[in-house]
Amino acid sequence: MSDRKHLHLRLAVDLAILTVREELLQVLVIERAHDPYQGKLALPGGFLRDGENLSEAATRELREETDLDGNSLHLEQLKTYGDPGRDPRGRVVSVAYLALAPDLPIPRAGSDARSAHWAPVTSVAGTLAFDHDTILKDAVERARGRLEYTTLAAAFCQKRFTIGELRRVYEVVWGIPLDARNFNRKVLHTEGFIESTKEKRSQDTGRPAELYRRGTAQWLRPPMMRPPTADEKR
Amino acid sequence: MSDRKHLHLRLAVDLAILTVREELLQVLVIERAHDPYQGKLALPGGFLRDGENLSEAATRELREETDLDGNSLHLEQLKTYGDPGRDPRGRVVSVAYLALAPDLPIPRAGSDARSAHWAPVTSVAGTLAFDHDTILKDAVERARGRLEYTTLAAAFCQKRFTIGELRRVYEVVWGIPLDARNFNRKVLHTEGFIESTKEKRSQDTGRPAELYRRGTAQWLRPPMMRPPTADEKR
DNA sequence: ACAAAAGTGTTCCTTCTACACCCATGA
DNA sequence: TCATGGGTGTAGAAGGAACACTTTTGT
Repeated sequence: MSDRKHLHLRLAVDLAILTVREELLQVLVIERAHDPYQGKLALPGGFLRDGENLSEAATRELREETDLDGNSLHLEQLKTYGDPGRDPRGRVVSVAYLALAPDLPIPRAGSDARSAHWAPVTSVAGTLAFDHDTILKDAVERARGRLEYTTLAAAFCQKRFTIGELRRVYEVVWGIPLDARNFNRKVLHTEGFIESTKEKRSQDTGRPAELYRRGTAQWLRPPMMRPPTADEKR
Repeated sequence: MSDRKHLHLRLAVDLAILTVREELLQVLVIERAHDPYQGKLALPGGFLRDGENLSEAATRELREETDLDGNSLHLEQLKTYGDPGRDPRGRVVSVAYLALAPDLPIPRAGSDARSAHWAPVTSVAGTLAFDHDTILKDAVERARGRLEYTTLAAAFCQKRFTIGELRRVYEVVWGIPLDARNFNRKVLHTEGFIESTKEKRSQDTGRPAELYRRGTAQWLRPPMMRPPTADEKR
């Protein structure tokens, strides 16, 4: 029944897994064990299997590359990349997914023995295999936008987190400092963004901070304002 | 070189072409000439061809179904749909594109003799072939969001348009009335949204309105505020 | 003259911005 | 006691929401 006159191809699912780690926006990369691009860094991914839908494939790849189940992080479809020639092995179209993860215990190497590790986005940008530089650029852009309009910044945090940690997420992802007082007010006055637990957490130094958990709100209305990117008037 | 152990499939590109027409949000649908779903309405689309990238395929389909070149409207990738079983002919993954078009001269029938026509979104929702109801729902949601944060409302208008026409785009896509005075102020004070031509346009009745063209700005900052969708507090 | 759509101003309120000090803890 | 990060209030500015009347044309 399959119509032979149309192009047949393979479908890959690639993951841009972002986290905030050591005050930097980092991405999970693997070192490619085989050609093409042997030894180069790339985003984790793999081919779609029979009977699997796209988000199942993304979740499976995620599990294979990290110790995480898809429940403990945010996973959304990013964009699909299908230029002919993007994969030297033949016609491969890739559906990219964006994951926002808390600062994980170091991911184990993937089951296929490729070594997976975190790398700062700025240090791998421009060096990835295939068209993964483009995917990563789009992923970072999407993540930046998500912080403006949604409550997804909390997806970068552990189950319990302080407002300072949440603010650091914004500062690291946007690459700009924010006013702590204004940020606190905004976050606390946005119904459903974060919920107070009664706990506090002490650190090496400084006053212990109150711990919060994610609220139920999905959207930030009005959005979290991001200062103009230096191409703004007035 | 093609690795046979991985799933091979066909890739479709489907188009959700939206316009504002007769005070309604309408979508271009075709009546399917062949099985599966013969006689049912569906979004226009087709299979990816050899050597073609995704946006080329989308532009080609657009040209085949309407008289438009891709230049005179906005075309963006929407989302990719790949559930197994979404197409009874076999494994087909579809990359959906969203187009925002001005009120076009009635589109010609597609070259493959399927009749293409505009239909109000509300009247076809829930009746389309394949998973096109889902695609259309996502397309409308994306379009609604685009109006909030970008200047793309003008993509629904002709080259020259009045502020009233632009406001009607918002009202029709969002399904709510807007205050004309506040809308005028917002639009005129947002640098680069619209540019004044010195022309005016008379209609059957009423005072002639000044004509504008699209400006160069891509983003609306701050965004155009959309009243809460009735699941808001306070 | 009248019907129809365009255009215009002000007040109030909310939210953003900028800014400086005290608090609670560990070393 | 000091170093460190947490937490708080206020005044000014900008933008959003609500609201009614005058202007310009065709008939």
